[in-house]
Amino acid sequence: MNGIPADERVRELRELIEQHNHRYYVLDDPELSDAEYDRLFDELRALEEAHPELTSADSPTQRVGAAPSERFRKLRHLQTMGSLEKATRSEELLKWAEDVRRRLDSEEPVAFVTEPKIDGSAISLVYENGSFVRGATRGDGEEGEDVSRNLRTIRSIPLAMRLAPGEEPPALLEVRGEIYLPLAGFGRLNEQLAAEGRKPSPNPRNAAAGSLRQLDSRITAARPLAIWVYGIGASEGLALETHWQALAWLREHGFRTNPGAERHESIESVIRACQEWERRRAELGYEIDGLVAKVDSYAQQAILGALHQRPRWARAFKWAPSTAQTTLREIHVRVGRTGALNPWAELEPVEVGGVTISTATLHNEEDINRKDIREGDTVIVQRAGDVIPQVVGPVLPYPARSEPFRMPARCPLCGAEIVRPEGEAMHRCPNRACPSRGLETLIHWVQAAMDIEGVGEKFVRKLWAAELLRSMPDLYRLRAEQLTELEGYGEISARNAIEGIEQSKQQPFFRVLFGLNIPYVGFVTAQALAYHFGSIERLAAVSQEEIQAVEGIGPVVAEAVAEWFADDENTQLVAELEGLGLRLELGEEERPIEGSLSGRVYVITGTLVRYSRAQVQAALEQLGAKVTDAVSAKTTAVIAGESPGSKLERARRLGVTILDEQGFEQLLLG
DNA sequence: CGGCCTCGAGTTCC
DNA sequence: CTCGAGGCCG
Repeated sequence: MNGIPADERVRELRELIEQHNHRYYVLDDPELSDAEYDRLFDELRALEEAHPELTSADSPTQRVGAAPSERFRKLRHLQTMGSLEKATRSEELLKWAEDVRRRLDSEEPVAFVTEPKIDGSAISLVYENGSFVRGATRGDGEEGEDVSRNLRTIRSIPLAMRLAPGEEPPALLEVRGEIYLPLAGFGRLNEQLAAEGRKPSPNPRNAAAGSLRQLDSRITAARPLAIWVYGIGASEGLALETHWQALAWLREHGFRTNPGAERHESIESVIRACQEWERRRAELGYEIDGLVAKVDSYAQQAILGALHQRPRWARAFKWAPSTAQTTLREIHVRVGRTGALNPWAELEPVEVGGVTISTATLHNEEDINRKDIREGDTVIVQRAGDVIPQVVGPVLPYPARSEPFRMPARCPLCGAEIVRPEGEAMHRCPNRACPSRGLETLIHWVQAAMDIEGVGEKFVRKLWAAELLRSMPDLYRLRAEQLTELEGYGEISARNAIEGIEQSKQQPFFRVLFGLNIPYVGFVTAQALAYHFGSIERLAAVSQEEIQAVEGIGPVVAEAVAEWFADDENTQLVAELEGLGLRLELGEEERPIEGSLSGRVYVITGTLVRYSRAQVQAALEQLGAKVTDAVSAKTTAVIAGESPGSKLERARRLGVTILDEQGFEQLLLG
């Protein structure tokens, strides 16, 4: 090939490929396209095949794995891999810091470094003169299993250290790190296992550990394992003074260190970090179960020493687990206001992330069976996005199991035959007169749409059961005496409810429209329709084409609206509401406001100190601005208060302006 | 047609 | 909050 000697070209290719691996797997900033990379890789493999004498253990071609070996050798660590003392409360960290201070017995400052505590599999890598020679699992801390062949397949582990021109590598270096499986890779792995009819893996940590201990390293190579390197064990020819320096050194020499590492001047700052990271953990794309805090200075670490293999200079701060196991008692089905059937799990109550969970949604039949969840299973429950509980899947191995879940063929409330429209994930009860729909529509009306004070879901359910309530007009014909006859209703609460209902007649037109439960017409679309047509009379009279002319409304929504008004039952409902005095015309105050912030779009996240969320929204809308939920490239700015959510992170990534409370106030002043 | 961006809908707990 | 799907733009 172009006259270059094979050995030289092989060296060149290996360097190029490892350069790319580093940029792709360590820096996450690739330069080469996949096709270019593949070309280089194929060329190298061809050359090595043609010249077997050039093959070497640190060639990137060795990363694809090799045929099964008998078993793993035991390997003694050069320096013991200790375990960490745990802490779960901030007081324990304060006590630890006091202990550190007392033992050091000096006035010199103590700095700390915190790093995310990765939920994976701990390993030790040995480099001699800059080359990876072997690596082992943690084992009992003294001796682990030699999984070198498998480690070579992990692209973010450098086979050779990156050295500056003329730099001498340390003669010996033991690097400590955590092998883990990113959540995306975990999901793919389980899909693949399920497709092959094999048992899914219960969590990413087990999957990572299992993948690492495959006797056939080709299997390991096919799993998207990655590494975060967090420290140095034994070394020769290396002079570092602090852990923070060590992390920088590792990063410069091609190792993948976690970008979440932080240096702190005080224990209070460490405690703040522990709280902050608990909120950020959901955004990471891999599992962490806490933070590791270390005394930064090696000199101080040496004075502190260890107790029973546990260094006195480090602590593992662990959060309350955000997943837990419990028994799934029964799968129930609820019918929503649109007729959609929603399966939900009745669980043996269990504490997850500080709250007790007893129910969780199961979405739809497909989802349940993809996860292979069945009644009676022990399941893993997780609070996703910090709030809503999810059933992740069954715990293995299975006991004797019940049958896979089937959606009922008939509606549990009205007995109508259940349908599943083509291409949709949801099953539906097609009966428009199904009691569930009437009930759920009423709940939607009093809660979401009209926001009636003193009247909520419980009220509606009770009156429904007493047969005092079947439709929205019924609500406006209720008398206080009817309520006080019911158990649990005093004069005052009855009067409050009646008054709230009466007052809700003044709610603006678009809220009434929203409350009618027209398919695809939610809060925003109801406003658009109200502004555009001005009255229900006009809206009911216009053609589908005219509805479709409204911005943001396409053929699907327009058809649904036109169809709704073509139904006599619905127009009768509208007429009744009108007769009862509800507002079915656009009021002056409903018109969109033109102001200094017209055309601008804001997103609010976290809590401001001096204003509620509603106040912020109202103030912005007064000036003509729009307030939405999701951050996108079109967002003018994000207003971030304390403990902001994932929206802030997204705003940073998209380069959207971020305003704090002061910035928001300035905005109002113009 | 693909890729955003929005909206609708369902949901949990205290 | 998240998922799914409609609407719109390039």
